[in-house]
Amino acid sequence: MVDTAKPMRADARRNYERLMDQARAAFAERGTEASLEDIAGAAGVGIGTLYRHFPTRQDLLEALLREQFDALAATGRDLLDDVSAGAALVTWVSAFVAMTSTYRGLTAALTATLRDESTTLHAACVSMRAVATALLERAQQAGAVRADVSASDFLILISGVAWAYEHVVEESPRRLLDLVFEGLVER
Amino acid sequence: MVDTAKPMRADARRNYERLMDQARAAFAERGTEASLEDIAGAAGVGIGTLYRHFPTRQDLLEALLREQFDALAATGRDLLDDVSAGAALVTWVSAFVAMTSTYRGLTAALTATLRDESTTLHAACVSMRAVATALLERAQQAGAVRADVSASDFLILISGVAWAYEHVVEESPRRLLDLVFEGLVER
DNA sequence: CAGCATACGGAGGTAGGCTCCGTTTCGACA
DNA sequence: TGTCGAAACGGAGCCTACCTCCGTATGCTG
Repeated sequence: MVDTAKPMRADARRNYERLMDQARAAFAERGTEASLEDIAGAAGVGIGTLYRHFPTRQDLLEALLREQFDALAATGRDLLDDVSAGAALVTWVSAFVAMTSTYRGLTAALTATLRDESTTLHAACVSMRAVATALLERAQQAGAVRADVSASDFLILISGVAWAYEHVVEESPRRLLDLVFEGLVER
Repeated sequence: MVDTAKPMRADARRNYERLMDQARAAFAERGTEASLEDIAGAAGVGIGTLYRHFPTRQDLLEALLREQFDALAATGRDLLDDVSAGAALVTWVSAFVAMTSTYRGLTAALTATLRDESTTLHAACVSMRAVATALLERAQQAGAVRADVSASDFLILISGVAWAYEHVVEESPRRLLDLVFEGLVER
């Protein structure tokens, strides 16, 4: 993470931004497993420079997605005030699924970090889990979601949906999310 | 695939079986990305021998899982005669999720082959898709599943659930599947 | 402008994937 | 039972990507 307390040297700042730009493009095109050596090369820096700025692939992903993570958490907090607790939950899940489809492989990368507290992505995941849990409980209290659904099961389900959505042709996740919330059985 | 029309040489047969045994163990322990060189080494053969028997990782996976794929397709065909079309679908989906959790990473590997007709796993996936579609349509005709659910959406959803289930602690997928079929919203 | 701390970068080592071709083995036939 | 040819073997070699380390370069402060 950029230490805002101490300004970066100009060359370090320039290389950092170049790496971010090229990483964004590479992950968009080839997914989260894009070659770090290719990214460094495209940015015109050495692999050692990439590793100094981003010690792991996940650090790079977290740096790219911090704004989106923060936005998602803020969206979630705002939605806690929504009068319709059920609609609020659906809105947040839609935003979550949209976010995880930013790059192919992102859902798996996020899921992998849930068990590893040392990663920078872990903190982001924990934060999102907290927001999701609060929204779920609120929807349950409002009677919009079944009371017997645990936060764990809920997060597993939407992770699965998010993963599946990465693999479909570009289209709205609306139908998929409708299936998730309304279920498959005829009412 | 083993050419049953022409019997294998004894040494080829022996090495084939050894590779299958070691691959099964390696994939069970480390998932579908286990090192092929490790598998060949554990089998006591050269890497070239592994590649001659199984030109790709997916060929090896398909060889290991053919029996389970065939069993799943047979189960699906049998279930087409089940009086309860809804229960039949649930039973088949349970079996599918159990099968895809044979090895970590299997759901992603299967999903990846859907777009590549040249792979041996593709044929297996197409076959399963056909069975699943038949079971779904039957359940829809019986009024057990919503008529507006396409086979595509259905398969995407259960793939997502299968992927998510790979990442949870060993337990029955029953609660997760209940959520999928009954939905999250309170009835 | 000098000096020191910071940043750089790529060689080198590792691991795993994959091919190719010299060597070995199996099995059919005489 | 021995020979011979086709089938099978196997590992060196090349490639890619990861990652570290240390000699070199640069920025910025005094």
